[in-house]
Amino acid sequence: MADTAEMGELTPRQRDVLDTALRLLVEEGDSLTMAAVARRASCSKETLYKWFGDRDGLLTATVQWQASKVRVVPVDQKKLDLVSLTESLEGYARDWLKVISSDTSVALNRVAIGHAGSGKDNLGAIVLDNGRFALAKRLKPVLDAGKRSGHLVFEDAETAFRTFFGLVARDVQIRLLLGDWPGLTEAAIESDAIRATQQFLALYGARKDQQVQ
Amino acid sequence: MADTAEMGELTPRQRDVLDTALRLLVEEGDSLTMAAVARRASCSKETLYKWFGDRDGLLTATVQWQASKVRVVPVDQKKLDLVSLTESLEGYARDWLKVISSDTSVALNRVAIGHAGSGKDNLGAIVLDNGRFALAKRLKPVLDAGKRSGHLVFEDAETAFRTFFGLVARDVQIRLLLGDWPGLTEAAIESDAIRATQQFLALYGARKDQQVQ
DNA sequence: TCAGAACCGTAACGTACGGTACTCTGATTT
DNA sequence: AAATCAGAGTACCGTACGTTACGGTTCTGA
Repeated sequence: MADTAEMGELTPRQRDVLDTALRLLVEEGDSLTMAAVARRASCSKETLYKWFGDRDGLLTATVQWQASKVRVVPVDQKKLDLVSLTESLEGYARDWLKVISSDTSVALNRVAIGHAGSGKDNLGAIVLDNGRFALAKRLKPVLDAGKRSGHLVFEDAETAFRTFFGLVARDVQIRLLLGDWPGLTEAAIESDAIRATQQFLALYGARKDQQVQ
Repeated sequence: MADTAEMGELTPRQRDVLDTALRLLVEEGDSLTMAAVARRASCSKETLYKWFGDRDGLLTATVQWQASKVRVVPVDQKKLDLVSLTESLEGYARDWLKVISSDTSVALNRVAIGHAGSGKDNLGAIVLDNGRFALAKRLKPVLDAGKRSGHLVFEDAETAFRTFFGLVARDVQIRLLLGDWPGLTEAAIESDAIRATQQFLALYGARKDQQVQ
């Protein structure tokens, strides 16, 4: 459809346009118009259509563009003691809370959810892949390492991950999506990350007598 | 605005119309048109506008109508031993999973989330009040009773509730909203409810030596 | 029986927006 | 210098849909 739909190659100018589209998406949600994007990005509508095919194409490109920015380097550690495992889990919890409480994430999830009903595009899949599933992918190695080193005890890493996910996110995301709350403070995120990690370790951590060293 | 906006009095005919609007909302999401509702409900558009003011009024009335149907009687129990507490928690978990995985809930949440961006109406607040907050209201007495009887240990009932919420829902709702999954099977709901309850008791249950009896 | 209200069906209006075509300008290439 | 091209700006088209208006029909109550 669009030039840039299949190949992820974007010119700097196109990236600029997508950035303003993203900003507009955060401000106005799914009700943004092609004209508004063109005006704000100082480009013509025709260019938008040439580059992105149609409205859905622009939306998809915008979501993918944001997704490509979020990608984080997974830091896998050499020595895994209980302290570093705890810190690692807290780090992931912190990051995740920061992501889901950001304006951008809320706006993108709203748009993707709105589109999920009428299966025209797959924004939902894109958001999911770069959110919840990306997190699982990054976290699983840590969980596995924790299991190998004897600090964690579980059968299925997927189940363990989903428990961690639930303990971290709780009702935060759905409340934000539904318009509750102004947002999470730094302090709240910090204490939530610690609490979630402690609870996770209470559920999946090796008991004292099983623990390595 | 609309006759029925402030007073919750609905004629049977109006209830019928809202039921078909609800069905249509599940099928088509937010893209339903007034004409489609009128056609399907065998009523005139003029009647829709007279009854509900405008499109938002109809949507709001529909969401409230569904909400009024969901209201469940809170079963507070006389004697609270660990078994009945466990059963009660499992029951709430089961109910909640059943609700959030239902077509109706998914559709309503999608619409409400879509509207949450442009603060025109307060669908989000309505959905939240009759979903997450209603659950909390029903569950808190159980938690408090558990605390009084010494089977549960926690400082803040709200925090305990949110943990329970997270353990039950995990990533289910967001995945469903984003179009992942066909849905939860009965069996999955059952085992999830049991798992969540066990995990919650592991975190907040009194340890053996503190336990009453 | 009859007046009036309620309501159905449908036509019509206004608008907003997706999408297209065309012109003009400035830069790059040949 | 001429030719080509990308893209800004703008005008325009078609359509979908919210909203309104109106004529005809059924219901209700005196």
